[in-house]
Amino acid sequence: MILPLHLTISEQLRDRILSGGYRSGDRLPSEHQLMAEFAVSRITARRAISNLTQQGLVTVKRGKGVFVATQQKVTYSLSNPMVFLEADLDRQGVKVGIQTLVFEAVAVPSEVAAILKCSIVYLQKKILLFNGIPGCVDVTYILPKLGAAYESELRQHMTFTTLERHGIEIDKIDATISCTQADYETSAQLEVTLGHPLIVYRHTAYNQDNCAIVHGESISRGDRFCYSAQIVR
Amino acid sequence: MILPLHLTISEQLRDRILSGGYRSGDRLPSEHQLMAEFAVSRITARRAISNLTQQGLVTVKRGKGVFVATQQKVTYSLSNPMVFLEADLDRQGVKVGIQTLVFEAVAVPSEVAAILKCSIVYLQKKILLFNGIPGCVDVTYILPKLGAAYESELRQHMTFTTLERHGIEIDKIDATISCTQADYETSAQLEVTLGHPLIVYRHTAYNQDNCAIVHGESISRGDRFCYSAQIVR
DNA sequence: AAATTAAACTTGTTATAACAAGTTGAGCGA
DNA sequence: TCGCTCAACTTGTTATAACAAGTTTAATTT
Repeated sequence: MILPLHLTISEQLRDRILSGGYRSGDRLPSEHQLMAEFAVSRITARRAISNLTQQGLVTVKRGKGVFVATQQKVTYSLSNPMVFLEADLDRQGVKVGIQTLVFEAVAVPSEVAAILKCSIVYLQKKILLFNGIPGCVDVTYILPKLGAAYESELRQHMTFTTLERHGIEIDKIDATISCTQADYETSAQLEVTLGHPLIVYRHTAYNQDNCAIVHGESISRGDRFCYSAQIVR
Repeated sequence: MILPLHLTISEQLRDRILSGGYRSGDRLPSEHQLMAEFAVSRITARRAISNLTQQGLVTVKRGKGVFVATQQKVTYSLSNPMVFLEADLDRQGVKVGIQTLVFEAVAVPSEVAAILKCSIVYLQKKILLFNGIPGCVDVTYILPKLGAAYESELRQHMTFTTLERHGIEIDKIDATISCTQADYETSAQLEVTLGHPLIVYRHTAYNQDNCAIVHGESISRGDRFCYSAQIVR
């Protein structure tokens, strides 16, 4: 089985990373050094680096070099109050900041109409900062009564933290978790490369009357976050 | 804000795809046609295509062309019997096939030792085929007593289907869901490109005595599968 | 000594070129 | 008609080349 040059090189570099030859945060050889070491053209050396980037093993910084990526994920726990809270992340040593991009009443989009039985809803788009670094883009639709009542608080805190604080109890959440790849807009917001893996948490929250009150989608950096759940019979 | 050529081209093609100009399964212009249409070199045209590939919008087939990817994901439901079963997928029109690569007793690996209180465990590696197409790589560690007793059945059916059929009830599952990118080996097994997004379901199952009996990791194609759960207070 | 400048790095973009290899269909021959 | 071959497509790999644009360091100037 013969492999293309770029793959044999990237596999070799991969071995060095996984075996500990290059450690987390270390700089890899520069393109020129790789060209010399493996006697290949720059295009091939760059392709090898690109292969590693795509596997999430390294990150590239223009003008500086190629560095071994550090893994270690922050966990969103779904079981606690059914959604993650600031306090939950604080325990993992993470301070959450919220940067609200949009908060406005809008006509309910067609995808959401079947879920939230309303013609007008509040739409909030926000970026979550974790220790100051953007890690999640969140789009939430919320019933107009709630959105209007708690706007100032919703702008600065997590949706469910705010609702719980005002005695609005969530009884059930329908959730799906999937993954996707960053498009240009999202890649700019999360400061990642195009195609960066993202983990998507799409949820609908219901109150005690089984009435949907919140529907949203949280898109987080896949290299930094994961979801945990405890499922009991 | 000026963008590199390859990005302006890929964004333009992206618009055509999302707006329905090119529909699911359609062939995009060939590299030569893109070179002519946008008056760029082949390397730039290829980079534009690569941008779309990384966003999961198109798939490339050598010798044939570039085609708009079809989305539509199969859902693993976590709430039913806490793990997905063949019957569950059958309802979605998917026939599951199992191709066992490894089934053997091994010394318990260090990562698993803290979970399964055993020195020897059965290790099963399998590829799950969905309507004949590989979609998931699964690595499962199972208590030796269970592995030995049900080997022939475990080789051909889902782990939990087999256990349930023999009256072994799962009381609790600790699960985490994360995403990652295909390395070379996985990309070959799942027939995807290097770096393809993957969704990882890592779980530990406990019986009525709160004793861990199964620990495993399912790595599925992120473009084809998602997980759903219903979380109730 | 401090500030500025320039040189020497780094990665990013883009062009031209050639050959390899998978796919398809037209045309030829049996 | 059937089957084969070959030409004309397609994408994949690799080299050479040039310039752009961040980053760092050393030299120069103030």
